[in-house]
Amino acid sequence: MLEKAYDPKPVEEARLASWDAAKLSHSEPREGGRPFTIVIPPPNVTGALHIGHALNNSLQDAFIRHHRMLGQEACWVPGCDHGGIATQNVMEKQLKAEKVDRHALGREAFLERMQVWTRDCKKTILGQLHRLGASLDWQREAFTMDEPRAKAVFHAFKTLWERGLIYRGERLVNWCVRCGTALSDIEVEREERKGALYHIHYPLEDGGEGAVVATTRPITMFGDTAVAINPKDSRWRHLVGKRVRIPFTRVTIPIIEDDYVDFNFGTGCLKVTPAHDQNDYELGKRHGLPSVKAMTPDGKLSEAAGDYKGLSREKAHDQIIADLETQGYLRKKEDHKSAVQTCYRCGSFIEPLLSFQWFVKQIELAKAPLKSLDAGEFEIYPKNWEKPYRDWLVNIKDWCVSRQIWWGHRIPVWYCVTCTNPIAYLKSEIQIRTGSDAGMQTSQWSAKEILNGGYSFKDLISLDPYFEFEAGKDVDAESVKSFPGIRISSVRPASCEQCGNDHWYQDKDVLDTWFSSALWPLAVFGWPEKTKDLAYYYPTSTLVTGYEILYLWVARMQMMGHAFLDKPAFPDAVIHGIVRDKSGKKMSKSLGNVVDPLVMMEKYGTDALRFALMVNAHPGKDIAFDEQTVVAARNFVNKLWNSTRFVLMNLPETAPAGGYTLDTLSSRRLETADAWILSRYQATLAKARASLDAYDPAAAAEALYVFLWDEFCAWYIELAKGRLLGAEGADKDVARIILVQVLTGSLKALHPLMPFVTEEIYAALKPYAGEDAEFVLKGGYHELGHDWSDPAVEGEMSRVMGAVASIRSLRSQLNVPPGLKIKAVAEGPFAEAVIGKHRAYALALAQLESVEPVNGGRPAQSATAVADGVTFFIPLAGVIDFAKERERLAKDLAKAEGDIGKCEAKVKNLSAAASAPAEKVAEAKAQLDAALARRDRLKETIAVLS
RNA sequence: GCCCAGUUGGCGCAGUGGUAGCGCGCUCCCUUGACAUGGGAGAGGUCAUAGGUUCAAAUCCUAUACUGGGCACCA
Repeated sequence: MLEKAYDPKPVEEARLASWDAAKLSHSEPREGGRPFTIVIPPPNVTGALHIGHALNNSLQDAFIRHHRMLGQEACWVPGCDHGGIATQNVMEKQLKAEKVDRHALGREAFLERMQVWTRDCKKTILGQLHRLGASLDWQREAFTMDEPRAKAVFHAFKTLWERGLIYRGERLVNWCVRCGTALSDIEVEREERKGALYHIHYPLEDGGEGAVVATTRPITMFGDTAVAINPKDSRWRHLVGKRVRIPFTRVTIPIIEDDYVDFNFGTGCLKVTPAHDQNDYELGKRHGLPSVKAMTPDGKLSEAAGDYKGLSREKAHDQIIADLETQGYLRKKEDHKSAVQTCYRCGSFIEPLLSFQWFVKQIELAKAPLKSLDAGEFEIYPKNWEKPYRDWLVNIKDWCVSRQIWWGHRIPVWYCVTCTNPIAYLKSEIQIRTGSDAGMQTSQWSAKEILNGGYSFKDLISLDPYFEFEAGKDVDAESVKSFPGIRISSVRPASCEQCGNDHWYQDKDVLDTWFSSALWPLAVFGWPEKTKDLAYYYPTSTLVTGYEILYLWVARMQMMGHAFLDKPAFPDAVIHGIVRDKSGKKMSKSLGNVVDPLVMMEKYGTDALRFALMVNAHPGKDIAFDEQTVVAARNFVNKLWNSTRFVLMNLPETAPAGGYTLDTLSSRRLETADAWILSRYQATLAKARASLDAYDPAAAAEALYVFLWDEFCAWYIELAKGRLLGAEGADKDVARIILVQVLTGSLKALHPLMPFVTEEIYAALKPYAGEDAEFVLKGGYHELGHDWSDPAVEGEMSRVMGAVASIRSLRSQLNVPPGLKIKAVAEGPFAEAVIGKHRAYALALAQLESVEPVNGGRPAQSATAVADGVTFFIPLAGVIDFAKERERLAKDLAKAEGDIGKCEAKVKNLSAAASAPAEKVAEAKAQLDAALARRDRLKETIAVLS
């Protein structure tokens, strides 16, 4: 016999063990039919899983199990992502705590530590997924930086390079000063900040009144190479052609004209800093302005800033403002709000920084995904994400894929140091501003001079990582033909064909972590090898992820999928929301509102957590997570458990041969409740199935919850009790068959959402259900094989239920003790239906001693319950307070009047409309008649009482 | 600035043209032999606002307000 309360822990352990032993979640290519395939969004190896992962993976598991139940070969590939910057940051924090300097440790040792960390972290994450019940194909575990995936990354890089889609060039990129690396445009977050707009005077070179520029960032002034005005702006026309001096320096810069300048903003004078602002960069290019870096990659002011050199951004800002003020350069300061950019990994302010980076050309790659979207070969659920997705692809910019960190796939580019003439790679002239306020000067050094000055190419590389290979033009497959000495190779190339030496130097940068993630759906199946798995499982079926990585990941997978296999990586993407705290705030460690899924699983069981998430996982919507929901789900699990206990208690110790099956039922005599629950059951299964097909687990969860709790437990079980307590016989067996089959079938439908308890219960029920599947997943959903849908019986039953509810309500309001059986009499058009055919139901559920038809008028001193088509009188001589009873009935009457009003309006509307369907009119009239009848009953009753 | 979602009882959410629902919370009653992680009965909402379409609007359309998000930004 089952325990009184469900205890999840031992059940979960045992079930996991048996699933593992049976390799239940393993998939192999098989003949016939397309498989259902999902690749997991690989969690970063940055630590443990959070509640968002629990949601993401519960969803995927639900879909995977659903398709297994449907008999499809289903494959869900597990794995982790090395997580680039995010993971390196975790390690850097650890090192900081140990007071170890990363650079002192060195790249090799650092990477070794990362490997150890990764191994442990993967174990933790996969262990947690396992505990969640995720039916991942454990034999297919992949990692974005393991051997096969490295091959895929190299192959992808090489192929794109050969197609001319990869290049290296000097561009203004988003630079995270803290992480010390470039970021792609979509790795940058924006937030509105209150700040100030400073009006700064740039005097003419002769000291006269010059231009007043408006800027939010005075610290970039040392990188200014012009001041621009709008050609139509008469206020500043007189300055055109003249030169102004940057405050604190002797550097003079020209006044130029450009339509881009908005004369309504600030002073109408724009300081132009090509090295630190995207628009200025464009403007600088148009006017052939030089780019001067006012800041170094570590976020300090550069040589160009004279005495401010070496100050941090914040300190320099304060200092410069103070100095501008005391020296009279600051003309005005006004409040101004502007958007600042922050790093999505560490939150530091992003600097636009001019540097050499690797890029993937995107316009070509975006064409195929756009086409497949338009053709409906790729759909996003919910659909409203398709527009942003399309817009992003249409307006796509080249993807900066180089990162100046250590953790990642090293860029597979090698430079022959000796053979290649470094001069060819260097800009013919390198401009460096040196000196101080006293004597700022610009030096032009030719590359030849640098090398002649004793620096070797190799030295230059090691001197300054941002100084290397300053080629005069972009490097790509085409241009490199004139730069012999560059090789695309995953390993150190053999000696150079040209010079015979093997002085190779590998590019120091690593690839954006999303580069390897983009290849995930291909790489997990062995691409670029033409494997059997790839042929069978690719393209995958569905991708399930959050909207925050729609561009970062989903779009890129589609681009890569098309680029290499000419197909979308998946035809469906399910975009879910994020899990917030119960008041709707984003969870964050600093707010202290994070929910640990393991704690929830520990407290309430895994099924409860999963169900709580699923029942709220409305497509695309964020979830406000409240622990109370998990409690409710736990209670539901317990309800299932106990309903099973009840059913088992009422079954013989050993199941009859073949079990209690529905086969013979259609020819047997069914009670109303039997036919009703079968009809409801069929509808519920259909709803659950359709909902999961449509990626709407919340609808499936809701349907099953309501059916099992409110209809099956609260009504059907109660109504079946009479027969179950009675003598053995056909009637009893009918009840048993229905109890067993409906419960078993509902549990199967529920299995994708709560795998553990359903598996456990299934094991106990299956001999009675006449089944022998080893696991729920092996047996598939309950196929009814007969149409049990019966709207008439559902109507009949709802009338009985309404009648019962009216008596219960009356009892409660008259404070009749719940256990006290009372007598009732009834009248009305449906009295016979309720107290004749369904007398037993009324007696059992309304705790009546007897219910008889009215003989010779209403009983005196009785309370009245008016339901649709039947009125009950409950004689309560001496007990009733007539005043109270009248009050109670008056309330019912008011409600009835209200209903009549609404019904009358509806009937009137419908009758007036030529277009109204006849059945609707009839339905409305019936509703009105019922309401009218109820009102009349109530009025009569009140009259009698008065 | 543009675009997209959302605005329904105390809280969290369903509900896409025909008399407003669920979970939690709240009130009252009940330890009746599946389950107090339970049962029964209640209170509580003119569905953000203003127009419009329709016989009929929470539901469709248009504006407005607020909230959240995406994109793009004038320094």
